Amino acid sequence: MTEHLELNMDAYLPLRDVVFNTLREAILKGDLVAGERLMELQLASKLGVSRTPIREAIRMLEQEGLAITIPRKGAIVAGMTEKDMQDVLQIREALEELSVQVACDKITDGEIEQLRKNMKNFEHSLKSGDLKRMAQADVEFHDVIYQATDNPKLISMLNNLREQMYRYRVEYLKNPENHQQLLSEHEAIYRGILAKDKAGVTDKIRRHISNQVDVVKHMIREQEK
Amino acid sequence: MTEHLELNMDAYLPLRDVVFNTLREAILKGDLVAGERLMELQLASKLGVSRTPIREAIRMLEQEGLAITIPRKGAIVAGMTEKDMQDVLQIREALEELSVQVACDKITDGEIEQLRKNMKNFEHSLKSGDLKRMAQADVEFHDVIYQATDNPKLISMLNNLREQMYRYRVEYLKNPENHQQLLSEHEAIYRGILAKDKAGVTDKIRRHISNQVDVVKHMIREQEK
DNA sequence: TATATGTATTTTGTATACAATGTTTGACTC
DNA sequence: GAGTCAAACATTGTATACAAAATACATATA
Repeated sequence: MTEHLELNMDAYLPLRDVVFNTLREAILKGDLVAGERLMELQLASKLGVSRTPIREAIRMLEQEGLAITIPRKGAIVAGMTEKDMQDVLQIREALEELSVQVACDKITDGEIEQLRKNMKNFEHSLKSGDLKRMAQADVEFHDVIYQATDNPKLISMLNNLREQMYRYRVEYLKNPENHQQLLSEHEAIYRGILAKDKAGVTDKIRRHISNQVDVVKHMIREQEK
Repeated sequence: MTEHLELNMDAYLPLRDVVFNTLREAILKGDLVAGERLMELQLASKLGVSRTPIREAIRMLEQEGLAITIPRKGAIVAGMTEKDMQDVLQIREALEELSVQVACDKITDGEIEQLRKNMKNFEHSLKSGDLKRMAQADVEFHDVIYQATDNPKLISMLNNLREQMYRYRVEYLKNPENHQQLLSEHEAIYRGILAKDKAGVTDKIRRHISNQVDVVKHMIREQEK
């Protein structure tokens, strides 16, 4: 029998996915601002591909709510009003509550240990001053909880909802005044899950999200000036 | 000034949307079964269009979780295992609870009246024996609640989650034994919203969904034989 | 000046062509 | 007969061509 060398030749990604990821990130980070037109030919030449993968990527963005296309007029980057953000956070609150409740039931010892590690890592990242690292560490903390739900659909929905406000999260982290609060919220959530205290942890996560509502509201108002 | 005649020339829909809707319905109704390949050329000739709109529609289906594509191999209809269905219903329960709670706060008198009408209409539809009409009336009842949330994102998510189990809903309605229970559940939900009794109506909707979990589980087991 | 109107340009919608990869089949070897 | 290989075929990936609609712009007209 021939030896099977797994060289992982998975370097290949269809161009549509490359384009999709590129545009997605650009939108979430705010490099492409709301209302901006997504013109196929222009994007195609900028990214060095033909219109076909661009069009397919736009269809995907559309489905995720990141772009809006008007037939025969073209696509634009979807905007997020304060109302939109409130709506998203309302949904997120419900699903985050669900996820911690399920996590209380299903989380494994290994995952609890991982949660503790990621909480510590987030704490360290705050001292580093590296915004990207903070955001990443924050994501990783919450991800452990998501993963513990063992519900892939829920995980992807939560990730999606969270990414929708990436730019505001980063802004939030810029202000060191917020760090202590974030940390203690994470700790409270961790302790709640450790104790499998569903009611308590539900309350903690609700506050964690509701704080974000306030922050995001404030930022949107600033931005709209 | 010239009179403005709104002739509503909106008859036009891009082919990609026509294809998307067609395939989507076919999948949700079970006409296209899980695992079935979605071959571009074949679909194109069957629907009388070129590959381009087919490909774009597949990208959209993919994003909704209704199709899975493996690069350079093609797309297949996504399957739903019992686990998948449980996962979806877990999410749906959380969001349905959210929606009735918000509805208790925000619902208008007009919407309450509409809810009553749609409840009655559902009752009548049960006597008609017309499955499609029943399913439609059921949808319309719940839609009033969704609309009352005034959260478009939530509405579209709930509609999407609901549609994912369309085929099972229809099966469920086929059995007249279930009719009385459905009706009394609807009535309980209606009364709860009328009384703005959040806790009560949350409990009702939870049971309404959890009944579906049982039914769907049972059906999937039947089907897998 | 303000408003039509006609034409050129841009942009999207759809179809098709070509390239690259995957799959099948059948001859060939052992 | 099982396994290998290569050629033929099928299918997806990407680019391009052509059609149709929207837009921009210049001109004419009141």
